[in-house]
Amino acid sequence: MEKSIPDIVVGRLPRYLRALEYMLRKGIKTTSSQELGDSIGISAAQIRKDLSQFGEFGKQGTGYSVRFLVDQLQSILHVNQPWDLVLVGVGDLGTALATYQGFVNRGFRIVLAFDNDPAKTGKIIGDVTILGMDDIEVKVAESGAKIAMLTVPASAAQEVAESLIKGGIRAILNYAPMQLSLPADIHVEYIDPITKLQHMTYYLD
Amino acid sequence: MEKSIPDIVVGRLPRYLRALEYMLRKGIKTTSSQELGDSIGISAAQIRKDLSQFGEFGKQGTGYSVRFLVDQLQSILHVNQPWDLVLVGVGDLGTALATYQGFVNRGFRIVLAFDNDPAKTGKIIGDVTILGMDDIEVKVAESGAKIAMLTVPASAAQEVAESLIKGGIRAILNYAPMQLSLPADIHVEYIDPITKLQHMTYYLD
DNA sequence: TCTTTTTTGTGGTTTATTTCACGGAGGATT
DNA sequence: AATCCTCCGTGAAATAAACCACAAAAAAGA
Repeated sequence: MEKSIPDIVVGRLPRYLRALEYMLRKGIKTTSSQELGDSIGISAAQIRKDLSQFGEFGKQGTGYSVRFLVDQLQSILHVNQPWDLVLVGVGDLGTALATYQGFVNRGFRIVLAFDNDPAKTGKIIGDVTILGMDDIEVKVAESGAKIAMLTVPASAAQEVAESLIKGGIRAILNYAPMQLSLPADIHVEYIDPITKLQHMTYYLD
Repeated sequence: MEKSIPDIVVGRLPRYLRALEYMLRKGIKTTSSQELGDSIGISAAQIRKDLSQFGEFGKQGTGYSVRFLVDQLQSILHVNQPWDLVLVGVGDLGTALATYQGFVNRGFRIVLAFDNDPAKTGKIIGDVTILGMDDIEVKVAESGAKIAMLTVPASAAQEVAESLIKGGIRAILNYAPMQLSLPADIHVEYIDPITKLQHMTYYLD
């Protein structure tokens, strides 16, 4: 029986990957846990311990091959394949996300966009046509997408999330400022700038 | 000597506050650690322990007065006063943030917006006129703002952040997909959807 | 009034996470 | 080829976080 990896460790891997991809673009061939740690503010021991959960990727005396470690982390995180995204809610924020090039550059492609405003349906945003919310479950199921981004008002988020799950969505990136109550096997991450700002104001006078 | 509160505890307070403000709008007068915890997926014991770091806010047998606890948490987080924000980078995302009503409703007001694109300067976005990046330090210092939101390309983020700090900014909400290297007394929070998506794809096939 | 129920705040315990520190492998230097 | 230096992987130790369980307070009910 393999031991499961702590979620907090998994959460650091994308940060390692981001820093390593930056090094790759810079042409840096090799790095050490010390150097990588310095660049992202994490201790070298922590990085070595985290990576050792998945295998032995480094070489004593030399460090890590940047390209090799990028490949390994992409594989571990399952981002060595493209992922389809569903976007629900095409307000200002949804529009910004739909046109953001950062997703497609990193292997995430929006394949469906929904909004319940009839004035918006039919319009094209980014690469997709905005659809109405009718039969959203069926449309999502047909697309085969497993990940959704939710940029609807808080009042609608729970209901929409439940529809998405019926359509086969298994992970939700929730921009609505509210906690979703969903089955344990659905993975939810939250992005709420107010929460982050309030965290910081604690430390300000 | 007073013991300092763990940052992880501080980070949960805005979540408690958000749930409690929701209860307040619903007209709920009283709640318990159990009920609050159920609504946001945190154990009752954890909530009681966290709150006890700051005082005794509840009553045995009854629970917590929602209004009182909201007031207390707002005071602890210093959000019982309005905060001025500086926005740097008025692309799609910056525009979405500038027009988002959620900030002002929660006591955060954008008072300055900057962009280095001459085509944008002079235009009005939300309640403010977009300024060029010249003399950004001076303009920020004159505004007195202590918090900035950074929605510039990753390649510009470090340099801009340093300018902001020279202008008196002490907390930065960074939307650029890169780690900032700044003095320890500057508080930085990160919002990067790619990182969150990659965290979730680990758990997907 | 007396008993039962609810629910807090907290000391103590358990579990999780981070850090330490060292053996040893590999490369560089002389 | 001998020595020095770097830096990984990891068991052990230290620290941090979460959870448990209970006395006591308050309200509700009998």
